[in-house]
Amino acid sequence: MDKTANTTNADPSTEEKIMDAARIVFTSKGYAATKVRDIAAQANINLALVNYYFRSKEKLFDLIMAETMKKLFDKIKPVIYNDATTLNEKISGIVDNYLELLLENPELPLFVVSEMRSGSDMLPKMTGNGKLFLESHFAKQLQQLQAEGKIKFHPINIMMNILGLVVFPFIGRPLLMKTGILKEEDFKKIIEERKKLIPLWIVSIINL
Amino acid sequence: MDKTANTTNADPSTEEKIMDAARIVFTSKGYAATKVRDIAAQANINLALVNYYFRSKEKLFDLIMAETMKKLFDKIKPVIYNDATTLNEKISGIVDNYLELLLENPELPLFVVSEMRSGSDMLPKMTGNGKLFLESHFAKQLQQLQAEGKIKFHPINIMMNILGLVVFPFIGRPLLMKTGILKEEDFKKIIEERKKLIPLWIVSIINL
DNA sequence: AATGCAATTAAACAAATGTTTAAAACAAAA
DNA sequence: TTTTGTTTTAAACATTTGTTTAATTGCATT
Repeated sequence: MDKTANTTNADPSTEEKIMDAARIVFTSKGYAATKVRDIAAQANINLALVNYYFRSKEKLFDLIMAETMKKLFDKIKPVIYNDATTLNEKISGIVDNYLELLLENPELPLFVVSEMRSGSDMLPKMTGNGKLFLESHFAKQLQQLQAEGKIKFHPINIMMNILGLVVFPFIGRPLLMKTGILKEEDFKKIIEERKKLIPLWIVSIINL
Repeated sequence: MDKTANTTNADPSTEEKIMDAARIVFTSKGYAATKVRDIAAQANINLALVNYYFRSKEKLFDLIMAETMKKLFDKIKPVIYNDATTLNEKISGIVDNYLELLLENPELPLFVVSEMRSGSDMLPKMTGNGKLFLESHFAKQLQQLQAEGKIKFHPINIMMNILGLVVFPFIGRPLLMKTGILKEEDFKKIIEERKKLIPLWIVSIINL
């Protein structure tokens, strides 16, 4: 078992082909709706190779999920842990970073949140990430905001609002699309618009 | 086939038992992860009865989905079509009505949005609902807001923000829960708090 | 009580789906 | 070239899962 070195190569190894395919299929359809044969087809490889390289559908899924969560947390970690920036700067940073990431991977929010539903126990990794957030400089700044009486509500609301405003368009996109409320061409434009607006809105909410 | 009369009865008919069970299982796990046997078990009836009464898993699912969409649209239709209320009154109405509904059915948003993903073609019914929204008095008021230059961005943003702020806590709940960022006991309290706050926030965003 | 129709059941069936096997193809080393 | 170990393949396998069947039960009407 050599797991041939993962240099950025012209043609990817079979293992990589499978990972790439799994990433696409799992994130777009979810675990239950994904068939191992879908992954094999997407990767253009023989069905048996999936189990040969990854043992089981579930093990492969766990890899993709872990990778995804890491991608999401790594993206804001530097922002929320930076104790040299103001709260407003952090908010802009979070919004910018996430909208950028989500424009490239629009399926991520729905994927994570759907799979979280049926108690797919990655609790250990998850609570770790939770602690990571709660101990951040950003979390402290939010608490201080409340301690100083500058906001009259639970600081978790700020976090909910940032996430809601950033993430909802991507979660609701299929719905807004199919109802005809939002047109394909407009989507990217609207998101770019929101990149500047959301930080303004959040600040305005804080200073209400 | 008698479909015995649906009076609000002491013990529900088998058909109702199946519908109730299907509603619970489908909305909590999604179509792909739901097994017909799960529904039978939840309803405490024989497996074959599901097909006896509803022909197929898919037909049963379509009923639940249609019912759910109707529930969601019926809830705001009277609000957004009322041409005797101000925009602010409508915003409060939408927020109040939805948060109330979602407190009773927290799984609805994630359910609808997940199933919308893999192009589960209920396009006809959907585009109907879309038109229903676009022709509403509420939509007109939003457009007017832009026409008068009172907002400098696409009015769809207002709709996205309302939905995002209202719906996201329910979509993100599993995530916020498992990370330990949000505690079970706090959830309802926070939502109640948001019932007053969100309308204020939206107005403040409009008047920015 | 007897008849007929609807409701229910246990079992079987067929298709789908995750996993394994055994042989073939391939590549590197001797 | 032969040998050895790895990768790939087609096929089979076992389980899950949606659906159907055929028999039984229950109930209302005669």
